[in-house]
Amino acid sequence: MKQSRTHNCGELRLADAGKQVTIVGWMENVRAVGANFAFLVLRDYYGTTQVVVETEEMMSAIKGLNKETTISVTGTVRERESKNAKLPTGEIEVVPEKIEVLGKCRYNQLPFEINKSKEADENTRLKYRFLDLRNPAVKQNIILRCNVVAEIRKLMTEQGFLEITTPILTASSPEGARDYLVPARNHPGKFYALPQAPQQFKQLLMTSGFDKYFQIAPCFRDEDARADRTPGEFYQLDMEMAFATQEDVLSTLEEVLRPVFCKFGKYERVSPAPWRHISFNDAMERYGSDKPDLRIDLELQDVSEIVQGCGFGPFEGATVKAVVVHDFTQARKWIDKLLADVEVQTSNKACWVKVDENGELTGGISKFLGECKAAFVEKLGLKPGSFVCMAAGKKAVAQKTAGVIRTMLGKRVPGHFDEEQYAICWIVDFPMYEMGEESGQLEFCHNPFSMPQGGMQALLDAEGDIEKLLAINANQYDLVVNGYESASGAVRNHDPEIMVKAFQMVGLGEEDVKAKFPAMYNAFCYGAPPHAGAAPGIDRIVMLLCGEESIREVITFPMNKNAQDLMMGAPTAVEQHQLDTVHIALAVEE
RNA sequence: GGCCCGGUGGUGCAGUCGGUUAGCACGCCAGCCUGUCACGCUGGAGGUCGACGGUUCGAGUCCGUUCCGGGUCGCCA
Repeated sequence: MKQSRTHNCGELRLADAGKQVTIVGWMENVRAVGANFAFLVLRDYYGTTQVVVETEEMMSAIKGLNKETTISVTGTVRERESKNAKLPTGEIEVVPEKIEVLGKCRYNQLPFEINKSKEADENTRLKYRFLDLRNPAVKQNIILRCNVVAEIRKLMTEQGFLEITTPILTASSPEGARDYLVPARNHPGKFYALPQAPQQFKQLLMTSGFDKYFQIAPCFRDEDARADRTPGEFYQLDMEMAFATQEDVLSTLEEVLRPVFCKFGKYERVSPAPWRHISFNDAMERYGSDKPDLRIDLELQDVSEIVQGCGFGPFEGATVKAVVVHDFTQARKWIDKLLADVEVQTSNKACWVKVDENGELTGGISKFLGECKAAFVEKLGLKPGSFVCMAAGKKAVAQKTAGVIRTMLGKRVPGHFDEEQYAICWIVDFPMYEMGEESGQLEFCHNPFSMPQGGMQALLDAEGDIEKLLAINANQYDLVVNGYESASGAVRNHDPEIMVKAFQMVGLGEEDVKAKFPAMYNAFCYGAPPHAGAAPGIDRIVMLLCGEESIREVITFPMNKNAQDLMMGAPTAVEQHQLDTVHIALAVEE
């Protein structure tokens, strides 16, 4: 069979002049110059090539064809009379002898212009994702994602990791996010669940003696979306190592992820490894977040004690966190906007005060700070032109609110945000337990799989003492890149007795452990290796590499915020007989 | 579920204090142009301003309700 093409649209150069070629692709544009003369831009995956139409016969061949029609052009490569240095193929053009239509575009008006699709309404883009992806700028993110995944596979494999796939249809997990359920046809009333993560499977693999496991794993969680969180499904580099310590995992990931950031990142600068460790408590204290953006040079300061008794109601008995910016020149309107935005994002109010040219506190809540002014100024190192923004409340609330203030001030006041880099750190020593907001009871802070620091002895020492229990840290760690949680992991609790004891602290017991994690509990009773692992988020890392602010830009066929696939129409109603087959009766109100 | 922002020809946006024919760019159609490359020039078509209700002599603009989208809080072991 004859070749459908001899070259692609990105490869012809001056050296090819004189060659007889066939190229195929989409008609990106036609620029007519005069009645029987036109330039046709042909685009395929590899690039664009100019076809010059200069005969009546060829003009009639393209007459009436809409843009985005696919065609085949056979002709001769010729040196251009006027070259375009901006294009890789800008020195040549193809003079056609034959133009064949392969797939007509039936519409002369597209939902959006291909090369400007990123500016179009997102609904429209998602509905016509196949057109959106024709835009090289959109396609590029997906290509980058493929290359990143290939590189990760290569680096993991080189370090001796085996890629092992784990079940997609599995059992519902009692903890964590909402599950996606799949009715079991042969077991009326019972359901499979899609895995929220291969967590238990990978730990079982460790007990099976696979020393180093990884997987580019799809994970399914039925939770609401965010800009950096796609609804429904996402991908993780799930990995686990037997007989390993926390440091083993961290250094392994540094050897995989740092090269990836260096090779594929939008920014040249990548934090050198080993990456800085910041304890959870330090992160909350200094940055007001367990995922601080270290590109911002501001830090939180504590003024709780200084402002006690100053007469400003919200400060009484509260933790008060301050963020200071010197040489502040923004107007009152700007400050109001800042406070409003903080409130929108945190549901908490912020307050402020400025230092005028005479060194006096002015504006905001300055009138309340009369008596404690000296200590306030000294503690914060204030000088004329300083601006202080504060958040008050329970410790965690004040910290989190001030953390948002820090980020906003850092990004909005010039000179505090060194954007073009990957600032990477490990957040370590997460607390094992926390007090539940609603329940008022002790709860697991992150997940119950982590080994408490100090093991069994730490639990025994703290038993019955809430303060001591809250002070126990887990061998748990997060990777944070530019303010995004990019991986989460832990040294696992592989000891059934310690597991039961850890559960007892939150009012559960052996039966609960067995009920919730039967396979794991059982497996750990047959000689389990100590093991540790982590799970970097592929989508989020690619998003960072691309410099995108929406995770949907790095997913080939993303759902919208409401977990709908506008292109496929999912989710859809199904036929009654399908429901009958899986023993489902609907209880939906019309 | 709460809160914030938005919805104006196919696309992106402007629209002042409520005022007369809703404006601009791109795209589309027609014509002109033999070296364009974000081609250019001339002309044209294309809008019940998300929906419904209200205030008013008069509503894209003000008010209420609602729908849709994005962001965010809750949620995300």
